[in-house]
Amino acid sequence: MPKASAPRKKARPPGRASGALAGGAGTDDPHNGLAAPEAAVTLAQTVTDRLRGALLEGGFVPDEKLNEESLSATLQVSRTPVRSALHSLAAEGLLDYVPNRGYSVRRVDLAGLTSIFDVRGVLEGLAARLAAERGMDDALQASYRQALAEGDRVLGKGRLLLADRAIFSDVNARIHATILDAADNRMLRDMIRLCHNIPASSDRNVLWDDYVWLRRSHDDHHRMFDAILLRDGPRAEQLMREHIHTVKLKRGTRLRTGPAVPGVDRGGA
Amino acid sequence: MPKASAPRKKARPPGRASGALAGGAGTDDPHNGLAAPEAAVTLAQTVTDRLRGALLEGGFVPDEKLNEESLSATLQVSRTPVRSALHSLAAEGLLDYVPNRGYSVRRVDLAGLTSIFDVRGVLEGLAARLAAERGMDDALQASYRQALAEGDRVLGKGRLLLADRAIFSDVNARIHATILDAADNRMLRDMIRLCHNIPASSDRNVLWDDYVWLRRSHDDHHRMFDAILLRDGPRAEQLMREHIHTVKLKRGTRLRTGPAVPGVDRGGA
DNA sequence: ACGACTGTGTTTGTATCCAAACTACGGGCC
DNA sequence: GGCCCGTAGTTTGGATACAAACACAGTCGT
Repeated sequence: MPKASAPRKKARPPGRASGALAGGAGTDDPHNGLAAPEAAVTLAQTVTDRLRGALLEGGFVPDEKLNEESLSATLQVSRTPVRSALHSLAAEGLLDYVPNRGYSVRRVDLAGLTSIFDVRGVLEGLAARLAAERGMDDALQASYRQALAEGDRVLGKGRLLLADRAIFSDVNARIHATILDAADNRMLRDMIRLCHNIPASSDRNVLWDDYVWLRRSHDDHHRMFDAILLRDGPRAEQLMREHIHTVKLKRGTRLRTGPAVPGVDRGGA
Repeated sequence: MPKASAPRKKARPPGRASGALAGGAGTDDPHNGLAAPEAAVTLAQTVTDRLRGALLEGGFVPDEKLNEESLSATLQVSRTPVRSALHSLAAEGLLDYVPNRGYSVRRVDLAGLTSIFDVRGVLEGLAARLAAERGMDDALQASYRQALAEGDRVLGKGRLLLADRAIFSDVNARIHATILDAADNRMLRDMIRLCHNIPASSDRNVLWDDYVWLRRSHDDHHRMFDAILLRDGPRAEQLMREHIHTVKLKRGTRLRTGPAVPGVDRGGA
């Protein structure tokens, strides 16, 4: 039943889509809450965000092939924005693409995950070094200090309460984002963002079960702050590398214990 | 004049397109010549490659806005593959995109270029370290050795002949590609590829004018080989970092002396 | 029985059409 | 004279139509 034509900004039909995509995007704002709340202006962007969310939540099986038509039916849009979204997600590395055969969910095995952490290590290490070399202005310092204090407060209770997970997760993300801001390097920012978009990987799924390790991790944050203020680039870099390295190791040991409470945690290392 | 419909694989009309896009893609094969010669199976890929080539050759002015319709007219295709190509190139970082305003050529100033070299430094450093940790199999060792020998031969003449530039360029590219292969890390490979796709940046435009520096650079290649064979990861990483660092510095000093003979040289650091 | 071929159905790629957003420009108003 | 607003033209975003590539099954041949 071909409808005559279609308006561009149709109000989203109330009938929620089925299956994996139901859980909406929510805020995907990278870090500071300053950005305008206007989400995506384009349907293609909206679809991209929703699909990415679904992929990151594990709503698709690895190696599953994504059918453009069924996706467009599910999302109530035409194939055009779906196609654009698939294209974007393939560029981000979440999907694989074979020319006349379409897109499929990229499988990430343990080796691949380790590879990603290796890359993340050097990239975030560079961010820390650049931050130290460039220095942080007052606003960034204040942001960092506040995050540190909040982390101290939450961890000071002797154990991490379940209700505090979201807070600590945010603290974590804010610290790393602040360092990245201080580094002031666009390509670095883009690449780290790519690393964070790998499903089972990083900056989501904090490892909550090891309180001692969390303390150590937050202590790393303190030391990095010191190093940056003292303009000690190499030390900042080394601290960050080691910081990420331990995440890599711990993640290797517990391959698949199940991500705790998906959709709540955010900001992992 | 709306033509009734259009076939998918139209033979490219002999009338060559105008302006910047005329100079065709040629081989854009990243490294080893082993990949099948079949170029792009899809029109969108073809357009992407041609546009990328044009951008890398400097066929467009920075900040220039790209009009989809005129591009499709120039390339004799519809807007659809052009849009796909622009999308891809924006994802690669060569273009900027603003939602309802289209694509424009990303400007890369000196600061941006320096940023890219910083990223390249840590990424290729990681590649060298991983190569050392994993070791190289016989085939990779042979490839590396051959490239080293060829570089020695070309540089042994006491100066770099103009006719040897292409050879040395290829030697350079092969060495870096071999290390990257040995590192065996997909995300790392993708990211380094992104770095290499920045116009004025890297792996093209070797700095030919300083013979002494070229010798030193090739000597770095030798030492990296040693370090990798000896499984000395940190040394390999440090050598590569310094290796790239000097490129960054030299490129900073000669902001814009004009790239020597565009289209000939390839493989820069 | 096994393999190559062919015909059919499905899925992707490209072209085209229409609607919305942006841009530019000119007239009215303060 | 300058600013605001409405209107026409241009450009982008999305939907649809159609053609080619793929996938599969059934048939025929050796």
